[in-house]
Amino acid sequence: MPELPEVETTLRGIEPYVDQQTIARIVVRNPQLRWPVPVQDLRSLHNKKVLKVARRAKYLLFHTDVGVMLLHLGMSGSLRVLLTPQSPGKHDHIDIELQSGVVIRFNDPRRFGCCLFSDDDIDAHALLIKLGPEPLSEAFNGDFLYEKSRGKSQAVKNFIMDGHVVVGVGNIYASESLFESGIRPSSQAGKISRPRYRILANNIKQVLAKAIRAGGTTLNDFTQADGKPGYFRQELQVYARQGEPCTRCQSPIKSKVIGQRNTFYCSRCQK
DNA sequence: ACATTGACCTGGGAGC
DNA sequence: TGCTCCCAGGTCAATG
Repeated sequence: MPELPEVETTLRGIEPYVDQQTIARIVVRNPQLRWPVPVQDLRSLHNKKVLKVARRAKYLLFHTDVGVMLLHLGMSGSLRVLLTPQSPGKHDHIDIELQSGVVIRFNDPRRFGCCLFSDDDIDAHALLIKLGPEPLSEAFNGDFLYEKSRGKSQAVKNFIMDGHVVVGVGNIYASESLFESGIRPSSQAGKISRPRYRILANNIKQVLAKAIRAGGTTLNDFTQADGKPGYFRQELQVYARQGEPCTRCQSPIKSKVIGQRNTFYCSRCQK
């Protein structure tokens, strides 16, 4: 579920309650996420101050002076800020209890998310070291995409969804960015021109930035940290709109499976 | 090196 | 009502 805008929205929602706050304890009710939760390691965070909470790709990073807790929301995860005690529900796997009394609660029905700990250089972590640039950074631009794509035969949609190319672009925003750019998702990445990649890079930035401003996209169960949905769904131009008229040319939006993921596009506007 | 496929897991909706 | 099947925001590991 969560792509970059949803994770960024989550970060902004929890930051005021977490930054510079001391962790009282971390309660793990179900350690069986994508990888086993290192319960013992997390104990070392008890009574430690969160020096900074940040985002890298779709990972949330809780920095302390003894190590970093990494949290990934997977497909169905979310964090909630609880200002008053609430009894945990079925998929409330982890609570980060702060000394202030606030609880950050991790819920993840499908358990594709993960919670890990690192006391090494976090930038060198195996899950982070090979990742591509942040899409909203200056390092990510059309020239970068152009150079990186030479010789690649895969569909451009798969190319921009590859975290080793650029992070944060998931299934929703890949379709949306390609629509805004007039590029057919199935086009071979290696055959797209430099000018078109410049357009695409700019549109990825704009779509993501706009989605962050809207608090992300709620399709089913994504919620911001305060429990509210994201409001970008009403801004979607093609995602999940198959059969509906294109907002630009009125021809019906098509859907097609590319790389095992459903993909949405306008066959008239996107060549 | 590159590209595709399978795997992980639960819940909700469609169809019978 | 209840069963079966299909689908869903991610991404790593295994396979050609």
